[in-house]
Amino acid sequence: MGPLHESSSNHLPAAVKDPQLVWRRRRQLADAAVKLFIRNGFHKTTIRQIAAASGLAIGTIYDYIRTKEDLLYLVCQAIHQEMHQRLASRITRQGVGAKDLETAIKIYFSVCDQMSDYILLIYQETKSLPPEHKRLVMDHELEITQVFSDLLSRGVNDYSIRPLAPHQQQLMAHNIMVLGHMWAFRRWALGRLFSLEEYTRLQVELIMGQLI
Amino acid sequence: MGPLHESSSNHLPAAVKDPQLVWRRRRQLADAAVKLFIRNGFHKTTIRQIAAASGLAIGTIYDYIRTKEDLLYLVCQAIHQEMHQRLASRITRQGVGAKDLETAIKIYFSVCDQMSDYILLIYQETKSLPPEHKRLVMDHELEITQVFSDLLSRGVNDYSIRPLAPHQQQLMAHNIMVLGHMWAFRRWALGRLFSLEEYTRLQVELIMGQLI
DNA sequence: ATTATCTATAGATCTATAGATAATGC
DNA sequence: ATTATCTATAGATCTATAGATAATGC
Repeated sequence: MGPLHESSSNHLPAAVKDPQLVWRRRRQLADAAVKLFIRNGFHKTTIRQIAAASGLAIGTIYDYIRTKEDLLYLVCQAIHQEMHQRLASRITRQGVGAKDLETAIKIYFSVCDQMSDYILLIYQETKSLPPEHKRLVMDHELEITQVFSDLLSRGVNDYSIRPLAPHQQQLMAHNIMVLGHMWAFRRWALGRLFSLEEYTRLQVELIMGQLI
Repeated sequence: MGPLHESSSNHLPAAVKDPQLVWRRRRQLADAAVKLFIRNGFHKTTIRQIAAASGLAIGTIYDYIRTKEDLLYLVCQAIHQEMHQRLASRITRQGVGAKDLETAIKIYFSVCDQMSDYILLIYQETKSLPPEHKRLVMDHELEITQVFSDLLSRGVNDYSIRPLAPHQQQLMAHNIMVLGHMWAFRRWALGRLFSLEEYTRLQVELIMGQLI
């Protein structure tokens, strides 16, 4: 087909015109690719395998992406989006700040548990993205971190959380993020010591202890 | 040359007999490989590049390893060894438990700072090791974690740290490990907020607050 | 005519090995 | 004779593209 045009979504050019079709095919590709990337890693996964798993021909794939790295970016994007959505859709912002934060952490840890393979993939393969796309993935990571930062603000404002300097607040938000990821990337050790419930209870206890 | 014999060190067979030579050449290979792996990633680094950087011919390399993955294992081993040694050689076990732990954490964070490229490499490429070697890398990770677990024990025994259930103690040790790594793998965000010194001060404050 | 899809393959690698060569010690 | 090292390459891939084919709408 013709050259790729800087038209459409996902920060990626496509040769196909119909935006809805682009969207559908890219989801189809990402769904097939993510499974293969998780099982075999990005570099050991071939375009042929992705073609077979997605049901699209090799040539067709290259009407929707320019390079294999573009496909990795689609996958990272989909993971962060799913992660963000599962978190945002389940947290509450009604009650006492400290309590809402505690609930949010519990929900977040359970999402990390369910999505641990995906989290691992992000940790392992983000480095293979071209710089601009790596940057966009980091931006999305910060957006999720901001969810916790906002909850901390609310708690400080309604006095259910002790006063925090802006730096302290940001650090706490990052710590919460990483303690969730930790359950994913250190499961080989933590899984022998704790169930998800025990892990969550202990970590929430430690975190809330720092905030009250 | 002939086949490889299950003789020597590093859990890896070599075709060369002289154990001292094996040791020297493998160090030479690991030193060359680690730089390339950090810069270009494991999969994008070729044996040819490692040959050029190490000064050994391609054929010679294969008298010291069986596969490229063996080389990755040598690199991971060297990193953990360096890490463990830098930590163990600088911590003290003389004074009050809580104070020794605090000092150890500060030393550990500074080692994480100096070795962040190496820590990142372990996070990103351990997955490419064959299962037995992956297991050995995890074992070494646990050995370092044990350093903190031991320091916690000492502090609990001399009453400078509050009583901790065994599970709590192990979790704290893992948390300390991960908060150090976090400075490496989240530097892109944390480095904009904190210097290493500020980061260390705030995290030590939070951790010690949980222990007293 | 235009859009989307497919088949076939060019062109570029890359790992690991075979077998020759050089160096060392009996 | 044995040990260590080197050169040259077999054999196996893999990504991305060129150009043909099928489907859709004027």
